[in-house]
Amino acid sequence: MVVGVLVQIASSNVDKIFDYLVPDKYISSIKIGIRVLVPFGSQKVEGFVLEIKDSSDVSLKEIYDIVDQDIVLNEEMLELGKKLKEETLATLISTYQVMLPKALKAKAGVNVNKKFHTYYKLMDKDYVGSSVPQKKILEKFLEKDEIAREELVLISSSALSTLVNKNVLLPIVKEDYRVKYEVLDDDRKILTLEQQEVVDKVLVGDYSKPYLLFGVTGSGKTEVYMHIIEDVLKRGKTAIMLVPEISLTPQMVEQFTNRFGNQVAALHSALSEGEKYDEWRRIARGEANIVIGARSAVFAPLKNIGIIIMDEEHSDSYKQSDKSPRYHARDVAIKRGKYHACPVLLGSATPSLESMARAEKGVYQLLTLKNRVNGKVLPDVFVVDMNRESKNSSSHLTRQLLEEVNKTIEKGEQVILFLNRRGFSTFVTCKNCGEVIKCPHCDITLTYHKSSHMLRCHYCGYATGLPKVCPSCKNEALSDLGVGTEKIEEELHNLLPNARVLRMDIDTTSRKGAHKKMIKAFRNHEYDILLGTQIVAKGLDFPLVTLVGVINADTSLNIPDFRSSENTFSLLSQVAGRSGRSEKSGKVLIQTFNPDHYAIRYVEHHDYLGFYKEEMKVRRNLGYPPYYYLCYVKISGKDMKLLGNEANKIKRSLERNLKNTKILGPTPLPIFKINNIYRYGIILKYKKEDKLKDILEKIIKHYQSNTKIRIDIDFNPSHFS
DNA sequence: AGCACGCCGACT
DNA sequence: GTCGGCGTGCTC
Repeated sequence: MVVGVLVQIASSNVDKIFDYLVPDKYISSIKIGIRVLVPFGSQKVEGFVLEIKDSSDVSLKEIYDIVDQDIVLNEEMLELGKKLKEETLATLISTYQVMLPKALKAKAGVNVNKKFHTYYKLMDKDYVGSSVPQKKILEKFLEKDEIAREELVLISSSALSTLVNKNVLLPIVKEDYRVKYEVLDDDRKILTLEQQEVVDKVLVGDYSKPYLLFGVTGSGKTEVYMHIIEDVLKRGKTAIMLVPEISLTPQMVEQFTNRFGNQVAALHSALSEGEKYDEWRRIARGEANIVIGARSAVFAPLKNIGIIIMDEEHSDSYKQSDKSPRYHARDVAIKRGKYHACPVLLGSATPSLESMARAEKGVYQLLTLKNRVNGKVLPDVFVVDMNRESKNSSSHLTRQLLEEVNKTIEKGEQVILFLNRRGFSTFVTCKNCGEVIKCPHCDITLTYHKSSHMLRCHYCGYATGLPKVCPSCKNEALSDLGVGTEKIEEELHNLLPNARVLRMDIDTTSRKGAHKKMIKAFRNHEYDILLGTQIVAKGLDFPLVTLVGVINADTSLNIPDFRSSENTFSLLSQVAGRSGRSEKSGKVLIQTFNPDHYAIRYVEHHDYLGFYKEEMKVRRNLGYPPYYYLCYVKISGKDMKLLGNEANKIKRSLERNLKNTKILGPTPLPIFKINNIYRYGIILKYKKEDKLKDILEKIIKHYQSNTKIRIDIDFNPSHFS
C-alpha cells in the first residue's frame, strides 16, 4: 500500500503530494484524511493522507507512524480546501490548516491531543471568597458540585487559580466530556409579524440563493436567528452562527447557551488552544449542533448543516487579510450551503455594497426588517459642526454635546460616548517643526502610552522612552496630541465632575471577564456615561441609554481607502442604533469637521438606501467594487532598490499579459516599512480576466525560491494595507 | 520550512 | 590550513 501525503510545511516549494510506503501493521488503520508521521529529507514531519494507491513511480520511504485514529479532514473539507487554493492562490496545506484548530498543526507545543477535561469540585464549603470574582465562582457551586473549567475561566482565570492554590477547589481531570451549559432562564420572545415573515421565508429552505436580511438596528435580528435555528434543530439538523470577533462576547454566547444549552459549541477567542481543540472534537463527534464563532468557525466540522447565518455580514473581520489563505468567510459559507443544500442567511443593518448590489440583481434574496421591535422610531440624529466650535476651545467636547450629556444625566438616563479611533491614536509631535515621532523599523507613528511614559510601535513592539528634544530639529517643544479615551475621560472629569464615567477600551477590557463586568455595572446604572471605542458600537443593548455622542466622526473618513465612506456610514449607523432602544426615545450627536459629507448626511436621516445609491455612483466612477473586481499584489523585501526593480518588472509582465485589466502602481503601501521590510503594492481592477490566475501563478512560481522578494496576493481585498 | 552541500573571506 | 558566511537545491 502506498499513500500520497501532504506535509505540514507551509511553503509553496513542498506544497505537493509525496508518496510513502505503508508498513503492513498500519494498513488497516490508514484512511484518507488522517495524519501520519513521515520522513522528509532529514527531518520527521506530520502530513495529511490525501491519496491511497497500490504503487508509485518513485522510490519510496516508509511512514513512521499514524497520528490519528479518526479522520480530521472529511470529504467536504478536502474538496473545500482545493477550491480555496484555486481561488486564493494559497498553498493547499494552508487551506487545510486554516480549517483545523491550531492544536492539530504540527509542533503545536503543548500536548493537547489528549482528550482530557478539567472539572472543579468544592472542597472547603466554609471559605468565603476574598474578591468579587472568587465569590462569583463560589456562587456557582450552590447549584452543582462539579463545574467545568470553561465555565469558570469565563469569570476569572486568576481567581480560579487562587482558589485552587488555597485548596478551596479541587481540579479533577476526566477523559469524558460532560454537560457544559444548561438551559437557563431564557427570555425567548414572541416574534413580530415582520420578524415571523422573515423566519418563514428562510425556513422554506431555498438554498439556491443566499438570503440578505436588511434589518434596521433594534429590529431584533438575533431573535430571528434564534427562531430559525430552533426550527432547524427540530428537524434534526445543525447550524452555524457567525459573528464578528468583536461581538463574540460572553453575553452573546450566553444568549445562545441559555436557550440551547449544551448543544452549543462556542469557538471563543477566550478559549485556550487546547480548549478550542476540545470544542472542535466535540463538534466533529456530533455532540454539538450549533456552532457560534468568528471567521474561522465557518469551517466547523458539523455534519448535516441546516442553516448558516452570518450576522453583521458587512464586517471586514470576515475577510482574512493578514495571512494566506486570504479567504472571505461569506464565500466559504455559500460553498458549504451548496454542499449541504441548506440556506445561507446574511444579516446586517448596513449591508456591504457588494451584497446589496447582488440583492438588487437578484443574486441574493432580499428580506427586510423595517421596524424596531419596541415600536419606537430610530433616534434623532444631530450633526455638530466642529469647524465653528473648536476654534476658541481646546476641548474635544463641544458645548452642544456637553449640554445634552448634562440634560440626559439629570433625567436619570444614560449616555454612550463613542471615540472613533480607526487608524488613530495618541502620538507625539514637535510644535516647532511639526515632526511626528515614528518607529525606526516600521515607518509608523509611535503611540504614546501615558501609564508607562513610553512610545510604542503597534506593529513590531519597539518601545522607547519619551525623548526630551525633537529628533529632527532638536527643539524641546514636544507635545502629545491625538485623542485617546484617557484624555476624553480627563476632560469629562473636569467639565462634568459629578458624572460617573466608565471607560471601556482594549486597555480596560483585556483582563478576562472585565468586559462582562463593565457591561453589567453600566446596565445596573452604576455609571452615567460609557466612554469607549469600537467595542461600544456593536450590539449592546442598554434600555436607559437615550443619548449617543460621537466625538470624532472624521477619523475613519480620512483613511485613504475606497471603503472609508462605507465603513464610516456603517460604524456611525451602528453607534447611533445604541440610543433609545426601550420605551424612551433617543438622540444622537455626531461631532465632525465634515458636516456635509454624504456618509454623515445619510446617517443623519437613517437612510441606508440613499447612501447606497450615492456610494454606488462613486464606485462606478472610480472603477471600484462592486462594479470592478480588485486584486491586490503585494511585493516586499529588505533591499529597497531590488524591490523597486522587481515590482516594476512584475507590473510590466502583468501589462503584457492582461489586456482587460487596469493596472495601478507599484506604489508604496500606506505603511511602507514594517520590521525593516519594504512593501510595494500593485492594484488590479477588472471585470472579467480569464488569464489573471494563470499569470499570477506564474509570478508566484518565479519568486517562490527567491528569498529576497516575497509576493502576496489578495483577491477582493477589504483594504489596501 | 529546514537542512545539506558548496564555494569564498578572515582568523586560531 | 580551517571556521563560518549564506546562495542553491532538494525533500517521496
